[in-house]
Amino acid sequence: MSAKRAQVSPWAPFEDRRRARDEKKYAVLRMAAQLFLDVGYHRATLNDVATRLNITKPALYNYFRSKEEILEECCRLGQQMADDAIAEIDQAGGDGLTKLRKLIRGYALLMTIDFGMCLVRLDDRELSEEAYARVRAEKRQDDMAFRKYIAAGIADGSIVECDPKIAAFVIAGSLNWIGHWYRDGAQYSAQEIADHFANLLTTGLAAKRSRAGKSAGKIPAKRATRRRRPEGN
Amino acid sequence: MSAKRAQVSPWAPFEDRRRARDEKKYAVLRMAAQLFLDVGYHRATLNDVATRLNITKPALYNYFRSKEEILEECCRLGQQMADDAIAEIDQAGGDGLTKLRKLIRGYALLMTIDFGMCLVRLDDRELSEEAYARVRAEKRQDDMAFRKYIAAGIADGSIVECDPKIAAFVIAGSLNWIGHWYRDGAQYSAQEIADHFANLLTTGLAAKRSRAGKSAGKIPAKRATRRRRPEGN
DNA sequence: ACTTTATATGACCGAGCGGTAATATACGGC
DNA sequence: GCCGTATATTACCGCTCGGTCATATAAAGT
Repeated sequence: MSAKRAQVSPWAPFEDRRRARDEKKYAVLRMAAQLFLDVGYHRATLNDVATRLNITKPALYNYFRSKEEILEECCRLGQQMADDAIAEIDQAGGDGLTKLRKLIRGYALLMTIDFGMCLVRLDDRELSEEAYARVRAEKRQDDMAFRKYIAAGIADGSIVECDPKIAAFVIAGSLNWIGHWYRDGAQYSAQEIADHFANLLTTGLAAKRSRAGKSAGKIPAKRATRRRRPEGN
Repeated sequence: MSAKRAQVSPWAPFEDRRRARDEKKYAVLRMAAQLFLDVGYHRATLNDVATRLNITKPALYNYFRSKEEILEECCRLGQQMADDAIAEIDQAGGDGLTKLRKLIRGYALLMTIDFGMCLVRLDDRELSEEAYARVRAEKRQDDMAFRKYIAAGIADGSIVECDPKIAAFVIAGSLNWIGHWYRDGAQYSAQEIADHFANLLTTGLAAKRSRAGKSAGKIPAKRATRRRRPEGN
């Protein structure tokens, strides 16, 4: 097997080494996140995490300084995905409702993966002062994105008059809760959930004068789709 | 001062004694719930709870057998209020939408008080096997109440066609999240929140028959997603 | 006055777990 | 072949915190 490794990257042992390290670090995070979610942060011991990775506890300290740092990294990874989604939506343009729908879909999908769930199911307050402040600030930015799109939608007429703050709480709340009940391989797929939520949460907010007008742009016209038979299920 | 106590209940020392005990027990629960929510279940020590009540830790064991039992009682009290609300709604009658609105308001209000917050912010899994099963069964009943009212509303025409299960997740989710952000004395009062949520969450579900025909989105559009992943990642 | 019962306390135990120290092993660079 | 570095292990420390024991005090019943 040493022959194989040499074959894979004989000219970049340095980079290879660093990449291997990053991969291991990531593997730790994946396993930790899974375990944190599975049994709770406190009940998930570093021994558990290490054992499931076929190593021992002290080995973890080659990659992280503390259990809390692992938690922070898990949150950071989830948060990064949320940030990316928001940045992409901002870049694409469109009216408020369109942006809001995209954000709902993206956020719903995030809530179906481990790192996303970490954001809503693990307790911030386990973090150090600084890490806590950082994570909370980022979460606040997510909330602000919802409010921003809603406010924009009200301004451009794609969303009915309402209090953006409350509306954002309603939407973000129902999305966050996905992280508490979603199970992989259960009745609904992540995509189905994202679609359903985007529909349910915006049909109450969308201005109903769309009929022939501008209507919602890009999103694969749900209004047009006539109930297709949901195969399986 | 001893004269005063004698004055309060000299003829019912027996009952008085028992009531005093219940009051103390309740005081412990209130303080514990507050502390659990404030700093988290694990960081809240029984010493903290006791000290804030001007007693010491072992004294708590006159009223509870364990920390976990205190947690369970907190959940039970919150759950009781939810059950009462549902029972009252069931008794009053009305169409599905009316019942749903009542439940939304009641549940929103529950999420603004400590015992209600305990239901959504404290981790079930700290409980013993039996207590866990009991609490989860009760929570499931709450969820079923949402589905039941939604299904009834669809049947009687007061709510648009949609998947009751998903709709219940949306509504219950956004309500549960109130317990995570509501702060006493902040911008919105509990009543205002309850009203706003009832409006926002039902205007998207209420049949818009007053307008021309049935407008609001037929929800599903379950676009059959390719590849539902049956196995874990 | 004496007993019983409820309630409270100080002192202590012991399990669990995050984190550390000393040490062994594999590997790339020279 | 030799050294430096990264990575891993075994053994162990120490603190926190839930829970218990023996005991004290006060009130109720007789």
